[in-house]
Amino acid sequence: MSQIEFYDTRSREQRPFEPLTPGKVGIYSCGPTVYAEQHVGNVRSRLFSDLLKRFLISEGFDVTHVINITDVGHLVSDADDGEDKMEAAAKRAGQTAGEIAAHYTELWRQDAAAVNCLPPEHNPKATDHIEEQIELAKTLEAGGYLYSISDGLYFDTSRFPRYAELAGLDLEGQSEGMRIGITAGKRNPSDFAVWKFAEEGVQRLQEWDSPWGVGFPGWHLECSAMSSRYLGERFDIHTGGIDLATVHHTNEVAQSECGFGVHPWVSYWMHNEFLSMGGDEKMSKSKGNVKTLTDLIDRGIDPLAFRYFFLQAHYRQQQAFSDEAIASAAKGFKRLQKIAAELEAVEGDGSADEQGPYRARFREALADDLNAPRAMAVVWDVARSDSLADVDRRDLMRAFDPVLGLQLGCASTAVSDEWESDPRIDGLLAERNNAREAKDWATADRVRDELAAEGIEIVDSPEGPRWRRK
RNA sequence: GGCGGCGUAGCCAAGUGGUAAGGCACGGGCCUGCAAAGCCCUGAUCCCCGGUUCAAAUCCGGGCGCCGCCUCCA
Repeated sequence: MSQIEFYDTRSREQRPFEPLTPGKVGIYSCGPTVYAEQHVGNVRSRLFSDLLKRFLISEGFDVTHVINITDVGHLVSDADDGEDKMEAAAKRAGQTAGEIAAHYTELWRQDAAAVNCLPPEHNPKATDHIEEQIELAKTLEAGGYLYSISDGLYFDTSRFPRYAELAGLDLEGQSEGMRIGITAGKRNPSDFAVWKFAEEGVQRLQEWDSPWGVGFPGWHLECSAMSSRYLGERFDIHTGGIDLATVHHTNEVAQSECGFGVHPWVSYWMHNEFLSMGGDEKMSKSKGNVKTLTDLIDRGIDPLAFRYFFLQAHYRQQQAFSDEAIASAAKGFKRLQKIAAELEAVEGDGSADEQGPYRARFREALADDLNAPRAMAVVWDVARSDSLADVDRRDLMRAFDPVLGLQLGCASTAVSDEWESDPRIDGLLAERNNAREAKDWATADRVRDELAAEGIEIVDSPEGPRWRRK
């Protein structure tokens, strides 16, 4: 049995996975900033952390998964100088930041549920952990890592020698280049706000008292504070989108390692690559491109088909998203589901010897840095095998599904809901059938064409004709 | 300017030294009154050039193209 290996961004290599505590794994995943609806790219990140969790559970680990909800402090733009995303969204909608956060948090949870993600053990909100964040800032201040300028309390990144380590940054090269617009008073371009002061005379929707006056926490602080609260001052795996590595995660490391006095703070950094929209096809509603999971659902695509789509590519590879790609995934998923559902009807006991090689190949693919596409190839081998007994195929599908999360073999999602009935259409169908029996092909085909024009597909079968909407 | 990644059949994609997984589409076949649905079969020498090697999609060098990050971003 080969060992589990994961690619770690910090060490830039794939390494055997060894948890800090045998049998247990702590995972912290950077969650959504709840100021807007999440798009399919966000869903990919969510699916990635879920696949990781499901695989580790299948390996027998006791997994604690934490996903944070960012509901304050995430600025719109400009290093540490822009508007708070939550404040901006609230203003636009004429609601409180809390209402905005609650609304989009709920949508995010619905998306996750729709693609069958296991709920996290903890789902903390930044605004519920202001105390912990202030405590951490106090510790950092006592350690001499912070300095205060007009608009906030900043972390002096020159005090942390390993600052550039996680993302392999070349700080000098960066500052010589494109980087412009340094906040006045910052000692180093890479310094970041730990606590922001409320502007004089400006009433924010979200602000709190602190030893440094009224204000709000910097974006990065919440992840350091909340991860330690739920997973301890060191933990096993931290996940997020690849874009977060350079700034957000780099700053988290600085705060945590300096504040907690640990190294390495996180054993494995795992980052998922982006979904690409292909060439000049920017993702935007005005162009009619699909953008959110809801858009997909509105087009009649099963949200689980998006999960299937996700599983077709490796998480560290950019994946091209297009109408054609998601449509082909939906078709493949439907076929697979149908095969699995039919296998559920098989009775009897399988053979461990027969199943062994397939289970091993499946597991090894995932143990190799979560190579889902390779695992899916094994699934299809089983689905289309004519050398395996049906009982064994059934058992294998049942064994694979808890890791894949595709709800294979779940009849209700597969075929049982497929056929519809409606008095008018059923009547037309009967009319066509009568014409067929009379060999009046012209009439029969006319009825079929009429229904097709309504988007209705007739499927003839030994039990008689049935229909469904395309 | 710096950092990172990618370029494999029409599309989505595995594969990092021994001679190209899987899915979708197309085409062909079975079925059908004809179709549809379903089932079966079928396709690539891996962006270009040069090098290393008995052997390279896989290693090295040089190009070309594309993408991400460095400012919020999954």
